[in-house]
Amino acid sequence: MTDLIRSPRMAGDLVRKARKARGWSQTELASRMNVRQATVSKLEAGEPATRMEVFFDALTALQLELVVSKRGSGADFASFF
Amino acid sequence: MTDLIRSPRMAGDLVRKARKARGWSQTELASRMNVRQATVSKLEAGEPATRMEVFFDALTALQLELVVSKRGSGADFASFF
DNA sequence: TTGAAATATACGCATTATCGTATATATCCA
DNA sequence: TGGATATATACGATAATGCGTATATTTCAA
Repeated sequence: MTDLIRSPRMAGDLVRKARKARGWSQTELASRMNVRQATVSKLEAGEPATRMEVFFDALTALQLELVVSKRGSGADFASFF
Repeated sequence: MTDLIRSPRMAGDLVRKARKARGWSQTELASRMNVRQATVSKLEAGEPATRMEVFFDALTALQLELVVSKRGSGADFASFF
């Protein structure tokens, strides 16, 4: 398992996994992001039209960041969740 | 310089840098993403309300992907552009 | 199994992206 | 410096977000 993201769907899965790893409910994460629980729900569902801002606010709340990598570089980073 | 992303603004900068590294115009990238040149322009400008889908379509066209990292993990990957 | 907590949806509203089509600017090279 | 290429903006139309407020549903533990 790697924490590699290539689509809104994968982004949603990652957010959900990280949120649960912290024992937070969607409501808890939503309040830290200053958005509604419903917004977190859609983000995690991988809604493609989600605003980038929402995604990055989630990463910030979860203390995560993204590193760009060449696709297929084989750089398989193991999950830290 | 690291290719680390924490916001729509940084995402836009990254896309622009990667696009230029390939010698593509916004129009060229846009056609590969099936969006308008104006959409690429806004994405690169860091418009926070840009759809996540647009961002990921750009990464795909640019053959890039994202790796999640703990913020401040000091994992400073050098830019490959 | 039951009941609470968590998550998915819903409705009206305001806002804004993106589209299609165009054009004003800005950038860069011959 | 002139011209071509590239990028930023514009306008009306359409569509979908996220908000506030609520409520179905699903999940899970006592």
